[in-house]
Amino acid sequence: MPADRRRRRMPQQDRSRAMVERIIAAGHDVLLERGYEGASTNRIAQAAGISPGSLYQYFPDKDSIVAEVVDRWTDAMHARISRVFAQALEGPPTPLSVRDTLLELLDALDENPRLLRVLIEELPRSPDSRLAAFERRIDDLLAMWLRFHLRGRAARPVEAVSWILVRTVENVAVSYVLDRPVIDRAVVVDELTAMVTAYLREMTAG
Amino acid sequence: MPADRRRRRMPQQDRSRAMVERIIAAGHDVLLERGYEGASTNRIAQAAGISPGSLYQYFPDKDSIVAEVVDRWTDAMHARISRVFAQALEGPPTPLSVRDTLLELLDALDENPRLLRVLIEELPRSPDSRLAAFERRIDDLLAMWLRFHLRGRAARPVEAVSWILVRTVENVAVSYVLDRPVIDRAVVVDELTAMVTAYLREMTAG
Amino acid sequence: MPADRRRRRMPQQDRSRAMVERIIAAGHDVLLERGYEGASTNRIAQAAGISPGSLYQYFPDKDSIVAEVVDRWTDAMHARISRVFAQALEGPPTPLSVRDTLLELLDALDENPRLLRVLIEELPRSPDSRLAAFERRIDDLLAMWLRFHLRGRAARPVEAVSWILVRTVENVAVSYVLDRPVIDRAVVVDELTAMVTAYLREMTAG
Amino acid sequence: MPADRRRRRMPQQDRSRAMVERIIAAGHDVLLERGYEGASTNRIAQAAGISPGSLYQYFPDKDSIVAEVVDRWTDAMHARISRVFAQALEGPPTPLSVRDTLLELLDALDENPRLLRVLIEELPRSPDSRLAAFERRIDDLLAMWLRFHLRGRAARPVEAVSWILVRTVENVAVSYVLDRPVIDRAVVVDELTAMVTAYLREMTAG
DNA sequence: TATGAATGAGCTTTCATTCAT
DNA sequence: AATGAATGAAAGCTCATTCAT
Repeated sequence: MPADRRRRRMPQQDRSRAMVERIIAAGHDVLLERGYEGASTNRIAQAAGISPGSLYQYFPDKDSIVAEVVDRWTDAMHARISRVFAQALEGPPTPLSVRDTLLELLDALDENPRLLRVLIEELPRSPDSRLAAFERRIDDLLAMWLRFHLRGRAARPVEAVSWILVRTVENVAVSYVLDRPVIDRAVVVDELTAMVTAYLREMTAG
Repeated sequence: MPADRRRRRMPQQDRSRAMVERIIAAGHDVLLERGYEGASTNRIAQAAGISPGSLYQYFPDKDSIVAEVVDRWTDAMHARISRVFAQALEGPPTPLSVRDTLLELLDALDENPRLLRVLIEELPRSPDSRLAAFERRIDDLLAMWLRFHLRGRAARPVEAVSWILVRTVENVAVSYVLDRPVIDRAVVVDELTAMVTAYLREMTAG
Repeated sequence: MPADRRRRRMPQQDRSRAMVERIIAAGHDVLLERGYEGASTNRIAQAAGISPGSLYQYFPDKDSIVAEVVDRWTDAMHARISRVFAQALEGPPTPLSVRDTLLELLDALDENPRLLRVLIEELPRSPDSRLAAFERRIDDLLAMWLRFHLRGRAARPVEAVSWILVRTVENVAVSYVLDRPVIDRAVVVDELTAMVTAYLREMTAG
Repeated sequence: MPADRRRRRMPQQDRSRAMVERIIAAGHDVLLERGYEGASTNRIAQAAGISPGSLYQYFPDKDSIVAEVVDRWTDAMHARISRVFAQALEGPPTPLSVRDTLLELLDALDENPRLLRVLIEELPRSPDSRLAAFERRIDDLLAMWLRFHLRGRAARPVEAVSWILVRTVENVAVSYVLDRPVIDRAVVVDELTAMVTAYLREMTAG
């Protein structure tokens, strides 16, 4: 009877939630170990310790699992990035604060390059993908930051500026992690900082 | 006799060449219509009006066909871009010339957005892919341009600057074409121009 | 409830076992009717009344099915042969007991000449094939028999003798069944008996 | 014109003959290097330096090429074996002459074990195959030998005896070359000699 | 709810053979 | 006689998804 109670302890929703998490974790692992091509539903189910049929109780199809894995990653990334933005919000935008932000981003991306590679190189993207949604969230974050610091003095459309800056920094950082060019990490950060700073200066000056 | 000559005109290499072209064209079409996932060798063969077996007389495997389609696209892109660079080489780097270059790039990418989407979003990339090779070709082009214009005055590592600028502009332009943000095209070009110009100015000043 | 129990009786292992048997039987049939070349996995699946995909749930590849068919045959053969050896062990080796053994072997091989033909003529053999393993099992059987009857008096290496005798008798018997020479069956048995007997006599005498 | 004459020197039949030989040689090489599975007509044509289409001018299908390769091998084997028989015909059948014959056979088979393996293990045999025809030729040879030496005294059916002896010795010798058992070569020859000799003695005595 | 056996269309690739030139 | 491009059926095998239990 205590066994029964314990089993019933976790209500339906929680059980379901836990199951979803387990599947996502399994998807993450399989994606990491075998890439997108090798990530078959059967393999994910096996990694999750459930039957392939059960998978479809929680996810409508394979891609929705992958999407959820991407979401977890973007959530973690967003948390890190917004923390940096929060810090940056405290002082004025200086080359140093820009540099810190970039460094943090690079560190974040470099934490799991293998997953990053799968996410960026192997996953079929699409405008309504989770990755695109993530970019938009960062757009908002940066727009907020810009509005906060350039309040009134912004001679330029903040949305467009954010949009451009996000895609700029994102691709430079991702490419650096994945393509490993023969350029020193510090140099990349320096140059990117220089470019962004020059642009921001121009914005307030203009 | 002229008929004979004309018929014999395409004896071997030309016939073979024509076949290769037909297959690439078919690959291009199928890629466009059914995406990478749907681009099966049988489908490409059918689109080319040949048998699946014939395909393998001209290409060793499926990916080599796709790679060739990509190569065609990158070659065309490279031709356009290098033409702009050649023009830009004639005068000093001004906001106007930067702007023209960006405009041309955007136009080039915008010419076949559906193919661009397949190439960027669906194709499995990798550091040794044709797309990556293309980026490196543009790196070289830009590095040359920078060396030409900043000769002596460059306070910064030209290779790193090229690498960053290429990835910056590429992603901004591609994202603009594929994600169609609610930002005016002119604004994107303006801002990108501003950023790049500010950075270049900084380079010579620093 | 008995119905339920009966239905549940074959829960997993038994169902699986039955499926394996069905596939092996289908493999056997297809092998018989279409030969090794015509025994495609799709054909075997169809003969088993299942889908090609199901086949691979029970067998890793085509050859493993064929191997299993061979194993069934060799197991049956081994059972018959070892039964004869057991009988022969009871008395001393006489021309009559040798003759009985040979007759039994010939009968066994002659039971399914079509399958024998496929196994011997069409299957790609190799030193590590099931057929080779079977021969080695008979080697052991005969060596045991020889050691039992010639204990002490064997002037010859028992292993080598077994090895030679097995290959001798095997090929003569198989060739007789498959090539159907215009020689009377009794004559073949007589001569083979004579040869083996003479050799055995020589052994103890030598 | 001398050129013309030279070209015409080799009449049609000879040219054709030479072509056939070239194809057979190519078939032999490909069989050796890639096995029966890998011996595609295209590969044989390429090895012969001709087009696949030309192959079919000289051979009706793939198997006829293979059959011809087998024939060449059996012809060479037959030549060697009949030479030994001719020598043996000079004196009476002694253990020594039997032994010599067996040794020669083993040597002959051991000369090209890789080809032997392909011929024996990979080729689909059949009662009307060239290998079977070869065996019959050896049957005749041995029958002749037996008739010569046992003339009058043969208490046994010579055809049956030949048939059995040929299949016995063939399989023992082939198995020894291909399976490489851990038995000394001399021991195998000794035992086989003993068996055959005992049998032959029995024949004349009986 | 969970299972996992079953599905079957579809994949890439090969190859004996043909036939227009 | 010779070519070699072209064929197209067929192979072994995978995998997202379903469904009877």
